[in-house]
Amino acid sequence: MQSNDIEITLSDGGKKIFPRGATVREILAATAPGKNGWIAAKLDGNAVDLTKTVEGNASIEGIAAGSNEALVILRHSAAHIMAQAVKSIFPEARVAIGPAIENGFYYDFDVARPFTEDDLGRIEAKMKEIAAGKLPFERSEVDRKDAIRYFSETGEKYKVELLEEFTDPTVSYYKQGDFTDLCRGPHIPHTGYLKAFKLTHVAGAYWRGDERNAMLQRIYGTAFFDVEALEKYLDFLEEAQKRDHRKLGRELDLFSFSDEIGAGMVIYHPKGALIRHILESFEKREHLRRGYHIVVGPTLLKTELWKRSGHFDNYRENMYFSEIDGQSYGIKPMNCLSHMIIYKSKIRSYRDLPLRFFELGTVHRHEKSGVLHGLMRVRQFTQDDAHLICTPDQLNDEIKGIIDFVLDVMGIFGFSYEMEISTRPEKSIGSDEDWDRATKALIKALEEKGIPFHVCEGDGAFYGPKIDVKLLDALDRRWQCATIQCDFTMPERFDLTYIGPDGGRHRPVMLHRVILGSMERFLGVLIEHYAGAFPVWLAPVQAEIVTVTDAQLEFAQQVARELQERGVRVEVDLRSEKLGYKIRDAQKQKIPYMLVIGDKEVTAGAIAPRRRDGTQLSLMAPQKFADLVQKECLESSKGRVGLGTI
RNA sequence: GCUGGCGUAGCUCAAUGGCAGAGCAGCUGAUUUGUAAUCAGCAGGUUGGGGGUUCAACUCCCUUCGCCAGCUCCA
Repeated sequence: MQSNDIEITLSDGGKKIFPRGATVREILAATAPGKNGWIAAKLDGNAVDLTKTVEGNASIEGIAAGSNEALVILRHSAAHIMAQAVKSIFPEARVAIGPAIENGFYYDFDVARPFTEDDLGRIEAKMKEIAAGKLPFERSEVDRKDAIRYFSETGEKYKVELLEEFTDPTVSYYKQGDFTDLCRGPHIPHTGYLKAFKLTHVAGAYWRGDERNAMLQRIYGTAFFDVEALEKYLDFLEEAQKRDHRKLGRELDLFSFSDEIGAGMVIYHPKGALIRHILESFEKREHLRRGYHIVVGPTLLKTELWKRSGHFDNYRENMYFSEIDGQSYGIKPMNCLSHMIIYKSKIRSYRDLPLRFFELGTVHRHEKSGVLHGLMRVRQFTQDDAHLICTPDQLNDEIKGIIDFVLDVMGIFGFSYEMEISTRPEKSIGSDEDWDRATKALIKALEEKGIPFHVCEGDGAFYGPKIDVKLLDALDRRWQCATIQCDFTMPERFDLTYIGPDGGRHRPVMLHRVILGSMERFLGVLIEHYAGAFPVWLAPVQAEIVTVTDAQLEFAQQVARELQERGVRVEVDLRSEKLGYKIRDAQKQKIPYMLVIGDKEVTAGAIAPRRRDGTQLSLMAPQKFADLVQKECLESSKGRVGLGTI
């Protein structure tokens, strides 16, 4: 029986009858009068164009301009419009793919000459022209074979390559003006919806992300529904640039790099080294109070050992080797080997387990030159690394214990984070059963903790699956810091055993984990997170003493000595500059407190503290100020670090 | 590693084949100042390194080191 009516379920749950073949636009218009802001809709959950005709009973939910889903569609359409502009200016350009991404969109092109900044301006101008033309996005469905023929004739070899891998008999085109693209859609109704956009930069990108393939030219851009949102985003980018840890690292004199020393090697200046020292001693205490043992292993280990662990076969290209007395040695890229050798240094009982070996281990990895990035990607870095060796029964509790540790520490720094599970990669060692057990153990722990996560297939370490914790930095970039890796294979390879209650030898399980990750990367993330204004417990200089005139310098130095005695990290500005000048300087250095001393203070034997946010505290004795700093250190470090405990 | 861009004083940047410069920072002097820049003077360079073209190179070419954006890869 074929009725001419269809029943549409609306987003509010109500049902309404429409003639068969009604368009989504008609349905939405009839149900939500006055709302012209629809740009697409979800038909039974799938995003479709407003021009889609509905042929049967269905549920429909409009996608309104301004929603996140609409933004993705707008940006995807912007990519098409950009491709149209590029094709009109550079007819010989071949188009590859052009999706919406997190903060915008891109499109990849195969062109003889790479795009320049000037080209971006021309393309942008052309896009504005196309937008002004309010060209409709027209969808049509074609036979896949016909599509292959069409794109072959037009020379679009990348589209042909994509089409040849598709299995659907039909595919869809989207056409606006004279530009036709292979696309699933949906799109904005017409190009006029593109009102606020900007092409941001151009860079090379491999076809299909594979470095063996041709290098294409990728143009990145972003788009919003209104100019205000675009400007807000551009301001955000500018603000984020001010927080760049490389810039702040230089301005605050924390660290530097030197071409004379080599790429990817950090030099810590006194203030940067002090922050790192504070972090490291904080970590040592946190580990000791959780039952970890601090251990120290060597930097060079015989290549023979790296062969046994599988690093030589699976990680060699990232390692440095050297020869000593005819013996080949490898510089450690990870700390696990010596920890296992320590485990094996004597017979272990089940009563000894779990054993938790912690090391601030400095490792070297030969990262490709192009990936180096400030403190975030370096070639020598120090991990807050630990290896937990336990019985299979203890595994779940140990993983949960590590997760608690991670959450505790992230809470102190105030980071938000995301968790991921990474599974077996192609290049890996161990049996499928062990991988399965290990992966399940990690998932179970996260589930029991009620922590959401998503799975990254094939992203695990070569010896085991892992939970990765990604911190979000000022640019909304995700940085992998903490990681927890479950490993059944290394204990096997190194024949780690313990004596069970039955008197027999048993195989323990090993967990590799870091909390901050690398001290280098974590410091970089911290700098951007705090925009260089470290909380008092981390600030390398907690207070700068500034005098009104040189006449108070003697008293200033006396105060400095007294505060130093009490563990306050204090400096005196000895320059005979005006007070405002010295305040400005301390402010730019983001020092938490400026202690102003004039004749009034000398007479009172006191100081006038001013916070870096500009608030003025009342006159107080140096001792009282030390108490205040102590209190603030403890508060901001959740009771872990006070004065004098570094 | 790949594609593109870049490398000038401690920092930020000028100088398009013809005398290497400015501001800030530094130093010296004057000033002795009350909450984000006092004034003056001085000094600061093998223009990342090496090679080449040229009468002449910061400038053009080659090479190497390093940096930046992205791709690929990772803490």
